[in-house]
Amino acid sequence: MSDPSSADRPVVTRIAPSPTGSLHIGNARSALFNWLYARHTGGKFLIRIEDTDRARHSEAAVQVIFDSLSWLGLSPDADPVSQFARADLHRGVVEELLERGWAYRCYMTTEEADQAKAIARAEGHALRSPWRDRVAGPAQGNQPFVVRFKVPNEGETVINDAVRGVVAFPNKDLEDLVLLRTDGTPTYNLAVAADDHDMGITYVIRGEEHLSNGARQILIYRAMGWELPVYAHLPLLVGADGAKLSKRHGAMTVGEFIAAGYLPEAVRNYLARLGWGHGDAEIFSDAQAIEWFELKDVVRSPARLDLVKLGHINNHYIRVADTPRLTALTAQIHIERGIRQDEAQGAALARAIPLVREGAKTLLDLADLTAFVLKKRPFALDEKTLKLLDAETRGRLGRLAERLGVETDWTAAPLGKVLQTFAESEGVGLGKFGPALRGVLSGGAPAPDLASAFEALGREESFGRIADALSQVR
RNA sequence: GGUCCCUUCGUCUAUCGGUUAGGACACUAGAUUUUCAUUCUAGGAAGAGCGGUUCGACUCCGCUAGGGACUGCCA
Repeated sequence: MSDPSSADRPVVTRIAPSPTGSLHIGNARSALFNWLYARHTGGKFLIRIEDTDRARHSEAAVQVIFDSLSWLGLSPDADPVSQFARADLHRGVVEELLERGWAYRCYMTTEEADQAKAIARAEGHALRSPWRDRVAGPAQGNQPFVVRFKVPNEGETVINDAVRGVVAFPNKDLEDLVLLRTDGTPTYNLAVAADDHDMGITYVIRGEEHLSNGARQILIYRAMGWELPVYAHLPLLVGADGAKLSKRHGAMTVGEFIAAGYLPEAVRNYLARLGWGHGDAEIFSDAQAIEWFELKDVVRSPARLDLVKLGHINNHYIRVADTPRLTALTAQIHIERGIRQDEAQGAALARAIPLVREGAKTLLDLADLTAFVLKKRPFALDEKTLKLLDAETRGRLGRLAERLGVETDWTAAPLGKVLQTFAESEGVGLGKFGPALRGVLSGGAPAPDLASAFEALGREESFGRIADALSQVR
């Protein structure tokens, strides 16, 4: 019960994703919590790639993980390590376990093991290989074997979890786990325990699906006489329907969140609120999150991903983001959509963004809302606008253009006033010619209020579009 | 099947034995309005069930129900 604990050592946390092709959003949340806790305590945050499964390994997948973490702004305090590269260390630990009598060679075939499992299950306990108390004889020769951990039959293994409190697992229900495969490669639980210890990890903060692995890993720690880290198992992230996150829930990887047009700071803020909270705080800075983040405030129940709320938070960060940054990001999306911009259009885009950002929940929205400034003159008017451009309205637009011609301050506020006074002088409401003017300026694409549309387009382009329309319809 | 975890508005959460159970997103209604949007105002919306403990339970305990994870020579 009185295991040495690393709670009083300097904090070292880690994120240990396996390179399966992308960084899952659940892993991203785990990474964020580890990062927040390390920053909060002035400790270190490390990255370890769990690539012991060579069959599934790919360099590209590893790179995706680095890119994703980098995009999220979760930079590690040391170079990432590869678990595969540390196989010698793992094997050394197994040697020692073997010597200490905590592990044994098991010569059961897969079929035999399956049978033994079924029997053990029927008897009400987990697998115990007959080889745990047998020594290989001549009959075994160079028969293949795995090395298994000798789990005690009695007692229980207790995790004192920083989030869940005391959780006890009966040892009889923990199987004699494989440490080394027949090909001599280390398995997950062994590698994790050995690496966490070797890397000096003091806080293991990860998803709840690893809670029972915690018991298995503690068994190894104890057998080796190592100081235990503090465990903190985070509530699972589930889809909108409460089921485990999967493809059908939509954007599930960091890459997909990027493509969907979310800002990293918004994703950080949103993810922080999934399974953790600080009073009523909803929108907060990284500095605040770091200052506030305590493991005791981590929630215990699973959290559902709510993209609608993420959209709201993203909208907030779009509102406060620097215009040049948003402009560059939005320009890139337009380019991806096949719309290149010349210098004048780039300037128009930069002018448009502050005027439309309030309605944008994602960068994709921002691209949609600014598409009108990128239209190349002359463009064909949509039918609705054509219909609105009757003789009376055309005359009015002509007079409006004249009126605007003397306006020197080409920004939304004064332009709005001109529009108002012009409507009054014409003795009509803005509703009389507003929709037509909107169509003329936007070409049917979404656009902000007319004064803002004028400002975004710029003086020359605005007059050009009106002139185009008036010459197009006669 | 076994082990373990979880259960407050639709969702994320606050509450840490005494509150009209708070906030945010979403939703509804109204106002504003040159589209969409924005903005403003108002509103509805929750302690899974049953037993305890207690002067008093969302809060502590137990049981039931429901959901989930694990139970690999995957991680």
